[in-house]
Amino acid sequence: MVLPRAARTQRRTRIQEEKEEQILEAALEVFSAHGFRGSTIDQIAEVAGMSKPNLLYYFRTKEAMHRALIDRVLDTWLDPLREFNADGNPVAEIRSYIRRKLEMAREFPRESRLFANEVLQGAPHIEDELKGPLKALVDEKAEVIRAWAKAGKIAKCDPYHLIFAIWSTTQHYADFDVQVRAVLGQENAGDGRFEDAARFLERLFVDGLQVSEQPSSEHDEGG
Amino acid sequence: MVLPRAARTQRRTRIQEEKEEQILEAALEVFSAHGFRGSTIDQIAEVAGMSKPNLLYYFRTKEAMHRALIDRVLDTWLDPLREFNADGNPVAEIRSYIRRKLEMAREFPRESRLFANEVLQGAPHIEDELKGPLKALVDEKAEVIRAWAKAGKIAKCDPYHLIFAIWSTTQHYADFDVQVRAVLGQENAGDGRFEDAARFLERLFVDGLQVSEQPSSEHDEGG
DNA sequence: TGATAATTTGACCGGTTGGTAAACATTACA
DNA sequence: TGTAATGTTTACCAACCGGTCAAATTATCA
Repeated sequence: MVLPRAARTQRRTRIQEEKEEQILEAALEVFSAHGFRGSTIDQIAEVAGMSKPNLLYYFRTKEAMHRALIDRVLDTWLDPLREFNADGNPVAEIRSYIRRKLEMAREFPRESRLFANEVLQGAPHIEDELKGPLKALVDEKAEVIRAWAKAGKIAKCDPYHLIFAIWSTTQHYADFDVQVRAVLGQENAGDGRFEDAARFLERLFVDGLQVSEQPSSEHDEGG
Repeated sequence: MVLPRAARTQRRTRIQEEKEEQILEAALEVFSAHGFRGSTIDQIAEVAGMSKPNLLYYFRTKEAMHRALIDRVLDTWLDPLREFNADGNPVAEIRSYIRRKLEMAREFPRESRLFANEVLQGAPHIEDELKGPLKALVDEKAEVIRAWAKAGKIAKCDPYHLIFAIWSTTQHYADFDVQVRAVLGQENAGDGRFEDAARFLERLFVDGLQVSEQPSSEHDEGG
């Protein structure tokens, strides 16, 4: 008897785990490159090395595949922000957050593009995740940053927009990779641009956030 | 006799201009929301308020529509960078570049998303534009920034990554709008987030770029 | 006004897409 | 080893998609 995947509540077969793994890997490859609507089940099936009905045996619809992929990847994707430590040195924490985010952009560009595609097109499938777990985590970390600023450990700034700025600048190197390469003209080169970016961004954010020691900057704010 | 659009080399009818205008407006709406592959001619036709064959009378293929739209929008999109003035005050120029880019993100989010969708998916239709006019313009302005740094007018920094950082932080508010709204929890609010972003970004970039007057920052670079 | 060119539309076509049905093959396990 | 559950495939379908065609409608201008 054919027992479709949704009915399985007990432990999963070895084959199930392997195949679902294969499928999600292929789905990541395809969805991240073409977006949800631009991807076809056949493409994913080909990348996964199996037939289309076989895919649909494990995930009953295209949407189910996408949903499973999002759920699986979201946690990993938010890890760098979770590591943000309220008890650490503020500048060091921000610096290493930037470094981790940049590292993820280099090592997991597909994951970055998966979310970028989704959000860019109005987040039709992950609205709940954005308003729920994501917002909650950002709220928590924004409070940490605000406390640091209040204690005079870093310059006063809007913590949400600081997080947005770190997200956008780092993910840019994954999401807009072809543009970066086209402009830098180093399409065949290695990962040098990531090191340059790390140097630039760490300096940009840190110099921008450290409490200024020159008194002139105090009354300079209105400009 | 049916004279398809490509054969018209002479002046265009009033109707032609109006309809092509309508179509490109609708195409911008649809392409920016779903990407090229995710958009259908029928969708565009419906938004434009005309029948599908009528659209195809003015643009013979879906690709032709997309191409025309890109060509039309790219110039406008690069205007802020073109205004970047080598003879102006460096910090003021960067500051107003940020302001202009942020203004465009607010007023023309669809144009931003059109390019974002395209680049995100590997820029299959605008590769030439990236490597040609875009790279040329960025090279030119990067040279200006490099000269400013060399003359000691701003801090030394990689001009390309500076431009990337300004692009990414400002366009983030157009491309990732739903995420920004979800995190800020002000989905029904006005444009306040753009003003907050402007304040934050101007401060971030300017404080990060101004030549430091305190000698301590000189030997601090290795950290 | 009338003829000619420009514009618009409904019907249609071949290929693709998400998904199904059922036969067939393989695994797990008593 | 036998058999029931699990896994895989071939053939197929209805809806959709990009694009064509020919007929009908409207604008242009001598």
